[in-house]
Amino acid sequence: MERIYADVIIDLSVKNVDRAFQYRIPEHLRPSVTVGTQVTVPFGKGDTLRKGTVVGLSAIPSLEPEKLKEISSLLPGAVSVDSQMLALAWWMKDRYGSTMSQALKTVLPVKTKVTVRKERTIVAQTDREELSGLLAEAEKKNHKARARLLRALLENGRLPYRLAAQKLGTTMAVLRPFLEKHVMSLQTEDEGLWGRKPDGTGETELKGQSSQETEKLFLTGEQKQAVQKFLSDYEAGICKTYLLYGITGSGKTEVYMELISRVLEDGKQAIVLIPEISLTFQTVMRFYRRFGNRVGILNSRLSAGERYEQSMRAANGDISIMIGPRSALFAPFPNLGLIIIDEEHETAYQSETAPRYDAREVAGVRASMNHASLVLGSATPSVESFYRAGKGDYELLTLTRRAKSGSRLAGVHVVDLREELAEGNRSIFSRKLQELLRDRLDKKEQTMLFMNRRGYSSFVSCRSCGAAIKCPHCDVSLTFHRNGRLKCHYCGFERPMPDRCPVCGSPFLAPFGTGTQKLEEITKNLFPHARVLRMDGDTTAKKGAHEEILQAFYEGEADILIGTQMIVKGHDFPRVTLVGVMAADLSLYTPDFKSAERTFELLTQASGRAGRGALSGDVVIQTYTPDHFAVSSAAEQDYGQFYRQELLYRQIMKYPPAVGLLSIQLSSRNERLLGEAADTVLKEIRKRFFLEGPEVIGPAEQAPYKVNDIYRKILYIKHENYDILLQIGKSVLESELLRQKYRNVSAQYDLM
DNA sequence: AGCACGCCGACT
DNA sequence: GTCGGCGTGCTC
Repeated sequence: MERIYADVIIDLSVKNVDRAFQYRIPEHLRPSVTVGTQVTVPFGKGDTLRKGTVVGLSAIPSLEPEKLKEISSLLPGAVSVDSQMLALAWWMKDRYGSTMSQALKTVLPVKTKVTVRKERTIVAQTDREELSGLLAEAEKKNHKARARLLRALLENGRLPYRLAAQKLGTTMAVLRPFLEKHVMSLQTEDEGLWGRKPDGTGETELKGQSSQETEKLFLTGEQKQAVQKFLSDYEAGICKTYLLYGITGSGKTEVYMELISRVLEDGKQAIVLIPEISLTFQTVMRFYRRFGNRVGILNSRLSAGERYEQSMRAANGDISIMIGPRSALFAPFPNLGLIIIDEEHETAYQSETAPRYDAREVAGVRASMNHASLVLGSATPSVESFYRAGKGDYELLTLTRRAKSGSRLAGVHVVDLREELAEGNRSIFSRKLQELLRDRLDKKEQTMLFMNRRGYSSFVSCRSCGAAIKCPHCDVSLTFHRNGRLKCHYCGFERPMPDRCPVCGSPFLAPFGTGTQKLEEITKNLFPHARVLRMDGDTTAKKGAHEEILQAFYEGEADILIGTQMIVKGHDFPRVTLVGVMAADLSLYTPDFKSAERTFELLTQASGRAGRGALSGDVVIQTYTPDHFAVSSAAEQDYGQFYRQELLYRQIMKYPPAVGLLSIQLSSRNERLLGEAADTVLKEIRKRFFLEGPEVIGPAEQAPYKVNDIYRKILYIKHENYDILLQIGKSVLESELLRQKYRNVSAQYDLM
């Protein structure tokens, strides 16, 4: 029997249409419609044409054939997802409680309207003098193509990509490796080898003297061992998950590349996930140097069209390695052999939008579907991953020594701020930090100061009644900024500083606490001759500002860089020899069970920033709780010690990974309805899952309770059995009450 | 998401 | 009497 009916998921993210609709396949489309095909179909009363995805084919109609409409066309330029990707989407829908349409959107390469491509332009990064120097050199060495390109650049300052190819009498395919080789002096504007404008830092990094030699040809003993372990499994046809635990500088990337090259030999492909913030030019360049144009890059700067193009290159075999953030996981490789997740502990691997998936988990599923291996790498593995390695779910590979001989770990100084105060120092700079900072200024070396908070002061409060000035839309205090305005860091609301307390009318309002802006001011006062740069969410709001600041700092245009999280992640500054963590405790007492883990990661990472180059470094950690194990084990750079204590804590407190934790978040504009719904959900769970005996906590107001005028409540459910928790989560989303009476209350769940 | 059907209030 | 408010229900 001919399968002339298709089950189609309509491209609408609404609960009520989150199911397949059956359509007849017109004769002329029958050869081309398969499972995974994207089509347009008439839908609803007005037969509006909508996009949809075919998720099944059958020979028999599910209802009277007259009622079935016909597929109207194939989506122009659409790709067919193979059935594995489709299965992955079903799995995601099920696991994360999203609609199928949402799941398909994350899995499918989205074809957007054909955008007019921006002209690719090669721009000379160096000045004319250097450029003519390079030209002379090229001519002397008789590098004809290079000389012509340089001459053209010298004439125009910039050169359209296509024109460059023309001038050189070559094609893009030929030009690409050329540019890679000489990219040290060239930059492409808007769109380059890796997408758009490369990261400023990376660019200069490549100008550095030693960049070419740092490429290691030989592996250290440890690296070899790790590779060997993988290979012996691989050759035996065993595919599993590996946790590559390697300290900073131990050369995880070399290991990744070895594994990739083995998989590539078999005609398979590899995906490398990197957190967006550390997706820098130099990382990408290392892969380019090793694998040439078999590498494809995805990043947030790519337009939808460019992203689509990258996906197509993966699908049709132009590339065999895809590097990118979370979303690169869905590169449509036909024969995937390996997935690597670098910095696996990063929270960036959790999606914030539905389906709120965890890339590590989805990677595991995709890998097993493809009989591929998965490698998770980190210097500070997440507690869950290390726990799994301990249980034997993952194979642990360890790198304990730095690959580059000569580079040393930084000296770590923990300063007890209580003692500082007791001894009369009321400054936010401890004496140790001041002393070392002065020393670095004298030596013309650089310093990074890390402050876990934006703004000038954290909030403004009334000295008479003590009330803090809050955001009218969110349940948080407004943050005082140097321009005299108050800003909400949740919704962006802004207002001028009021003259009087809105609660009691007192004119005595005072900023309280310290943020990055205030730190900048204090630093400038304390070290008037130092050149200070600041980088946080405020200074980098506009596009490209991020790179500019890092670039400026890299080039030595400042002595001190002040910033939030973003300065300690993924960037190497060889001339930074001092890192100051102003208040290590700020991340320690956030009310969630991962605060110690985050603090440890942050401190370890910050410590890793000092002394990356030839110079030795120091780290000063200022804290009110020097004895907290997250602080002390970070200071001692002892992951094992941290892990043991943290796991003990989680076991005692019954937190993941010791037990499963389900959180159900309910939100609504209507506070009363939200309260009722939350109580009802609680009762329902108690009743329906009485026998399983889950531990239910809440409902409680989520902090902050109100964001963008939407109130939020949360319930926590603990149980040893993961599947039961998943059942509970799903039963809540599917419950009649939430669909009917509480239809204005939305719900989502998260299972750890 | 859209669109229709439907049952109440103030208008050409 | 009718026009239109948006609550409710359905879409192969």
